[in-house]
Parts: sequence; structure tokens; C-alpha cells
Amino acid sequence: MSPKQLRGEVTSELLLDTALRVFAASGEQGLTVNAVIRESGVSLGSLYHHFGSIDGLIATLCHRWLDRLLGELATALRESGSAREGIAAAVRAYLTFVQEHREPALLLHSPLADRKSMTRGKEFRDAQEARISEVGLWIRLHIESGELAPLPLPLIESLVMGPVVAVARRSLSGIDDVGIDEAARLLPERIWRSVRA
Amino acid sequence: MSPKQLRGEVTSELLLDTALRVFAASGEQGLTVNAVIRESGVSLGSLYHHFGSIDGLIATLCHRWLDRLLGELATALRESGSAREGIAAAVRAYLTFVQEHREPALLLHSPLADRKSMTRGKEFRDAQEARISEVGLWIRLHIESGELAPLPLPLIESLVMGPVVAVARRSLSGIDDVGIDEAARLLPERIWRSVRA
DNA sequence: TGTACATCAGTGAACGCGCGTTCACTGATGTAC
DNA sequence: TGTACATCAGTGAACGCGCGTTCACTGATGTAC
Repeated sequence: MSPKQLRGEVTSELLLDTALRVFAASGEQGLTVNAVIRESGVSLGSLYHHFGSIDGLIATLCHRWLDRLLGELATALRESGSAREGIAAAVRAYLTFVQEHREPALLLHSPLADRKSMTRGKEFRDAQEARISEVGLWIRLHIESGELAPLPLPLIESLVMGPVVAVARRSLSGIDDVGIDEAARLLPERIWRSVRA
Repeated sequence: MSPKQLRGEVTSELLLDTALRVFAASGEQGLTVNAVIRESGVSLGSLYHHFGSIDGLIATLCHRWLDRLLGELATALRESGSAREGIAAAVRAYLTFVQEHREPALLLHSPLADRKSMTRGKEFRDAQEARISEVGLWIRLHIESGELAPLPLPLIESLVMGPVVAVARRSLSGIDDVGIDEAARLLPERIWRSVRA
């Protein structure tokens, strides 16, 4: 087996991990080139060698975690028999992700990731399109089966993910007035009621 | 009637309006001191005279519009007889606001306002507390009357506002796959189902 | 196996740019007597 | 009413800082013959 180049992979992983840590610790304006090289010990030039720019580094980081989150949501849907189970599983998967990966969740719910996916818009969306259309398909399928209400797809997405994101944002911003556990217990049933036929 | 000083009010209004316009036109990183004074014609020193800093200007801007939005939500609730009407009215009020005040809505849903209310956290929340507790009171009242499900307050808020915010974000980010009008027609009933007793 | 070359990884001093902010100032309006 | 002073509004040149980025370079690893 031709040994693909692994040299440097350690370095770029280190840079990505450090960037995430720096962001979680000191926010968006703390996430600078200097902070990342200081905290990682990697040289400035090396960062540019691997990522081309600080935006490149951040974009890679966001992309990676967004992909993972969407993947878990898609899996939750895929492995569920009924629409009801699917919705509940996706809601729980999202909340579990937030709980287990607090730092990445902070990143994904941040201004920064928002902007990344707003300004880069097209290309970002294209990259995630596979996942997104998978979800879309699932929804359409369960509308046709008569389980979900025949609403426009974006509205169903908003009804399901909206409350979850709202709870996640609250929790992540340090207002611990909602327990994630409590939300995971109560939300699925409530959200289900809003989208069932 | 002692004529309160009005000198300068025109200038600060002009600065606030310009800042909003600049933000809507060129986003957060376009909203700089230089851009605001260039577009408004007001001098640099004058901006500092009135607002002390660029953050001061932005904070005032966010505060003003957030106050207005929350005010309209509170009014919607206050003027409704039943819980069902109240929820529907609030949802519609939010969507109407987004439609009629696109630029302020863009600001309020932006990274920037998020950060303003996250970093400034406490003081920001305190300033809006009157409005927020008014909403909280309304919810508690209608839980006790048996109309709303006996869920934790933050969860009810999330269930109601979550989908609305999600739809607003989509619309504002230029994905016009959801019509605000369509959402205003369909969402209230759906959201109601998720929170009713 | 040994040598020569190409590619990839890593380094850090230096640069320019645009940002927010300061400050000493002028002019306009209000106030006291 | 007139004069002197205080306060508020507005001005713009100048500054320093930290940012992202460039670039010429060294060293390590892979490849060819």
C-alpha cells in the first residue's frame, strides 16, 4: 500500500484543535493567527502552508464539525422507523451533540460559523448538499406516507430545528435556565405535535 | 416649558440611521467608524462626542431596535384574549416586523447583535428585563388558566420563538424558499399545537 | 546502495494596512447679571 | 439690552496597535536512475 503522505497531518490537526480551543476560550475576536500559533506552538508560516489563510483554517474547522453534526442528524432519521421516532431521534441527537461537544457546538452556533455559511453561501451549501437533500427526502417521504403535515419543507425544518437551536443557544450562552436533559425529555413530543398530520 | 437641548439630536439620529444602512449594505466588517462618517458626512470627532466609541454607537442601535421588537411582541400578547390568540398574534407580529423593517431585522439576527447581547450579557438583559418579565408573566398566567402546557418557561419561549426565528433567518439570509406571508399563515396554528395543554 | 534532485513541511522577520481612538481646537448656543 | 462666561456640538490631523499576509529561507522526506 503506497504510504500516502502523512507528514504534516499532525500539524494541521493540531492547528484545527487549537483554533477550536482558542475560540471556545476567548471568542471570535480572540481567534487570531497569533493566538493560534502561540497556543499551538506551530510556526506562522506552517499555518499558511497548510491553510493558506486564517479564513481557510476557520472554514475547514466549521466545515468539519458541521458535517459531523449533520451526519448524526441524518443517521438519526435514517435509523428510525416512523416519522414520529425520526423527529424525536433527530431532536435528541442534536441536543446530545451540544452536550457532548460543547466547544464545536459553540462554534457552530456562533456568529462566525453563521457568517462563514452566509458569505460563502453557495459553496458552503453545495458542500453540505448531500446531507441536506437526504433530510429533505426523508421529510417528503413521510409527508407522502401521511405521517407529517403537508407543509412546505422549509417550514417543517424550521418547526423541528427552530426550538432545538433556540434551546441550544440558551444553554451555550451560559443561561442555564434550561437543562439540556430536560429539553431532551420534553421537546421531542412537543415538536412532534407541531408537525404531525 | 424649558426647551430641552435638541442640538445634536439630528446628528446622532443621522449617525444611527447611517450605521444601520451601512451594516445592511456591507455587513459587520463593513460597519466601521470610517464608513459611518463617510456615508453620513458627520465628522469623526462628532461621532465620538455623541457615542464615545463605535461600540457605543452599535450598542445604542441594537438596543433601540430590540426594544421596539420586544415592545411589539408584548403588545401582541397584551391585546389578545386567549392564549391561542396571543401566541398567534406574537408570531405574526414578529414576522411582520421582519417584513417591514428588513434592515433592523438583519441587524437583530446578526452575529453582531448576538455578540452585543452575549458579551454585554447582564446589562443588556437587565435593560430589557421589563419586557421579558412581562412576557414571562403572560405565559405563567396562561399556564395556570390551563390553556398552555405546564412546561418550563424557557421551553415555551423556545417552542414559540424558535421556529419564527428560524424562518426569519432563512428569509433574511436571502434564501427565499420560505415566504414570510406563507409562514405567517401556517406557523401560528402549528406552533400553537406544540404548546397548548 | 549511493547520489542527485524534487517535493513537501516548517520557520520567523518584516511589511503594510486599516482599524479605533485621542486631543487640541473652533464655533454655536444657552445662561447670568 | 449688552457683555462675559459656560456648556454643548462639531472638526480633522495624528497616533499606535494588532491584524493578516508575504517571502526568502532551511530542513526533512520521497523519488529516479
